[in-house]
Amino acid sequence: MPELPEVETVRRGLTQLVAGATIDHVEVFYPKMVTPEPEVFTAELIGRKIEKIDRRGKYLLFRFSGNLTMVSHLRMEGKYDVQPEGSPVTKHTHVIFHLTDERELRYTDTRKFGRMRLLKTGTEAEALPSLAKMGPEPTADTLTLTYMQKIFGKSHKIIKPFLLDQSRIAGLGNIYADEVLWLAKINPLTPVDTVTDDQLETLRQAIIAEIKKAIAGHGTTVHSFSTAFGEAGQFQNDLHVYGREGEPCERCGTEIVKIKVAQRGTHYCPHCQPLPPSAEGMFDDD
DNA sequence: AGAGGTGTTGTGCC
DNA sequence: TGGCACAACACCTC
Repeated sequence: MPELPEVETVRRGLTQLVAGATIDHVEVFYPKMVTPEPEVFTAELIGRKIEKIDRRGKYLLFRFSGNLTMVSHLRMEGKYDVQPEGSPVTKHTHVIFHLTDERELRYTDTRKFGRMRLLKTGTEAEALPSLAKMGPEPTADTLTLTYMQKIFGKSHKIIKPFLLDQSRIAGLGNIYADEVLWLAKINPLTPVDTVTDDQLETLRQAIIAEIKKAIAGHGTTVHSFSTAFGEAGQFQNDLHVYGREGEPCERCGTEIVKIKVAQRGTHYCPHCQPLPPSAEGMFDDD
């Protein structure tokens, strides 16, 4: 579930808690979670200092001394937290980084989807295909209108899955994709090459503002997200359509509907977000 | 109480 | 190649 704002919230929390700390040793309880294999993974980390923690899209990049980076993706339900050494663990704790100061950095993930990968900083890590191909971060400086026009101009894809494609824009997931489409009054089934320049600039500003606001609110807690301090985010209180099917649209009062678009639950207002005339009749949604 | 929904990335297929 | 379906997995709801 963690999208960019949640991952950034985790990054900031972990920076406060463990930047500067040194690894004493590491335990891996679920071998598939780490690359290379646990014997090598754990041996590599002994004695390394966590120099800083970066983020790219939804990936966390732990920078260790000796030019080593751990690329970590939380996928659906991955969590990091920091506890005193020896405090009780749950059955979903899969990796424990024992620090030299009698604390433990723990990775917990009920669905075991998350992955962490140890790579050389600056060469291997940045060359990881998912990182190398990632689109610009959704900030005003990096997500320019010119770039948006370029990627939207020639694709016949529909906009919802387009926004979820990390190689086009980094960091949007299912929740924020629905939210920004509602903010920009664009139907999720709209072919991207039919989006007008005005709509595109509205959408761009919605993406930038929404991500910024969600980071300020420490992310959205649906299901199970929590910050590195174990606290819930606040942004779920600011959602306009996600999880609100059957409720009135805040702008016009029409019932929010939920449909499936490219296998994903998709929430929108049929009145505020009409299909453009050019796309009518192309879809038989049910 | 078993089936289906949940979301993200990587894969495998055509 | 690019676009799409699905696997990876566990938990919750109906």
